[in-house]
Amino acid sequence: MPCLVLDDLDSLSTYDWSSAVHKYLVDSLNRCNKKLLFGWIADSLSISGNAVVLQLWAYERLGLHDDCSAKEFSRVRRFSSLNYTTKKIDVMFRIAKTHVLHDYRKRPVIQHVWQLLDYQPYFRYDLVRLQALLFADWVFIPIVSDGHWWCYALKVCTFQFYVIDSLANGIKGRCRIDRSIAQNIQRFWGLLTDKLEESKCPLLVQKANISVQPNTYGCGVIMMKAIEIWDGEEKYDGKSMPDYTNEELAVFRKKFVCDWILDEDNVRRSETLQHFGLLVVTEMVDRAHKKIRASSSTGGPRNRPPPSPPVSPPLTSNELFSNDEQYERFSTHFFERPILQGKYLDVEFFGDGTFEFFDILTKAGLNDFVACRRHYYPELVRVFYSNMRVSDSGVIRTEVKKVKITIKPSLFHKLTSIPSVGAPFEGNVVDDWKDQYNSVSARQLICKPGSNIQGRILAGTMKFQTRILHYVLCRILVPRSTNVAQATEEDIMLLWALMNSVQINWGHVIRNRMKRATKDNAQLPYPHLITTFMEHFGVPTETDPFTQVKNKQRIGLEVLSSFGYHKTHEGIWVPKVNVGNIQEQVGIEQDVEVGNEEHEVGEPSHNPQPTSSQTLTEVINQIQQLRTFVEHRFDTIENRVGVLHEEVIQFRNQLERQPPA
DNA sequence: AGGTTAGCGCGATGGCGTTT
DNA sequence: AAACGCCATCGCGCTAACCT
Repeated sequence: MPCLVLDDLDSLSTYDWSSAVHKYLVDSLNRCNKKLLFGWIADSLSISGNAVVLQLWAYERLGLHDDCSAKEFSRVRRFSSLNYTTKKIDVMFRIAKTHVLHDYRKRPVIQHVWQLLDYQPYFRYDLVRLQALLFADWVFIPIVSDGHWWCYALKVCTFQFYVIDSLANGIKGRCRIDRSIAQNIQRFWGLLTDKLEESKCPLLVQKANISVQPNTYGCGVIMMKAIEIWDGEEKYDGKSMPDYTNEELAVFRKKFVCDWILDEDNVRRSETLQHFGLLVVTEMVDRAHKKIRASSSTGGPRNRPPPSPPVSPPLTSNELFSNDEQYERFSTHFFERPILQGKYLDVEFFGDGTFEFFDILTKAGLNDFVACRRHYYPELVRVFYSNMRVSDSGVIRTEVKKVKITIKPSLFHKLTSIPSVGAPFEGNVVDDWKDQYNSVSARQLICKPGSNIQGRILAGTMKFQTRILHYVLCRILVPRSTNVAQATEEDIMLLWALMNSVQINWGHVIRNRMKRATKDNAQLPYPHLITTFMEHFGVPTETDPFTQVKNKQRIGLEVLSSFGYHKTHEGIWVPKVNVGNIQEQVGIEQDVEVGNEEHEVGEPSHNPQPTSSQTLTEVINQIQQLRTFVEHRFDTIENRVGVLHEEVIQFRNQLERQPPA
């Protein structure tokens, strides 16, 4: 696969994959054919490309079956999730007239064009703001390549661009890097000043007039020193930097290391000082230290030069909070508080009408909420919760960046589309349900027949559809960070209510969950909802770091697969048959019940380990026995599937013969 | 009763050596 | 150089024992 295709990830879905797969496979077959014709093949040959497509094509086009409805070719059955028909494959092969892999070097390069927002994550909002760059005298850009450090300097007022390299011409190919950096800086500045069109003329890279480093390893220190003192003026014997000796550079190096260790933002400062016996830790020191950290950032490497003179006062306390009390509460209780990243339901996958649980969610009016996928602003989520109060009547009051936020239940409903009528459930049986609800019948409703419903209900004992519903419940609707594979009493009640169409005030449930999260050390749920709220109230977020929605947040096929289920080619979800168990069942005639949901996967198998006394012959004999056995079992399974299939067809025919009631 | 944690299994991923 | 296969590693989910 030519990598250029991957340059534009957003457009991957529009790429002509069918042609690509087809072309690749045909090329591979042609290569093999050539080898066969010329007699280059000694004993075996291998093809590359999509073997499944080849098999499907061969199966259908080479007449390996007699009739379209009886697709029982054993290998094809293994790929039961594929939806295939003769017609589709024909079309796929016919429309692939042109291919796109022919000469990818001739295709135009599609690259993501960076916008101002894309640069945002590289600037720590509490250290430097994008707009602040415009008012700087100099902007320094350090760079390392092939183990060599140098930097670039931009004089903001005159827009002059310099390269400061202690190795005269630098590493091999530096000119190319110079051009590339200049081009990028020019575009970035164009975006920053909103004059992208005017920034088209190339930015000239001037070489700073500095001496060559006196050794082979001083580049980093000289670069750091340049960032500290360099201003372009050639005031040191006609050069813009002094000539440093090895001894001077060694002193600088020590000074830098000391500054970094002693920096107030160094999270390991106390640890390091203690290690060298230089610190007596007191609670006050710790606390003062924590507060300073709180005002600054949430970890990660710092990308500014070491401070000397002393650091400027922290910025965030003034911007995020309107008074000391808010700041105090935040720094004591919410600083670095973990955020509970929710999941979202893949509606395309589940919304095909074959999932009962999805219909239940739809009926409850929750499918918009469970499908919601949004970014969030970690620091602002913490501030939101830090200042949040929820009144008895369900009004959320908080303040972020001095913007007051009041969310009444009606507005909550309007912004989130979460149903807000029904019982105000808070973890206990609601009075209205008392006559209908009892724990035993609710547990029976949730669990597979015959399973133990006493005590804890584990995920594995739940019915398939209920289990997905529970997964959605404790990861999206009422998310928690641990124990997600066990149903609590609260879960059982909510599942019961959902499955019996009992109306629940989900707005109330979610507000209650948010309220509970304000207690110490609890993870903060629903971060994406906070984004919606802040948007509505116009909280400025342009300069705040935010998260991207990740693939692993999606609830889709992988989740069902992790449950140990797979889809038959009839479209039914069944537990996977555990091949590892077969070994344990030697000598026991036990039927494999494919398609029976109540069939439980057995205990993990214990593979027989050959002892040192066993001879090689014994081991080989055992392997042969095992092979014969596995082959036999596979045959049995194939036969049984065949019989079952016959029965299903007979049953279907019978049903069709009977007139509808 | 419910939260926490260790251990296990499974599947995805990527590195690396071999083959073509 | 591309393709392939093996294998170590990692993350996630499930279970059961332990803890509060």
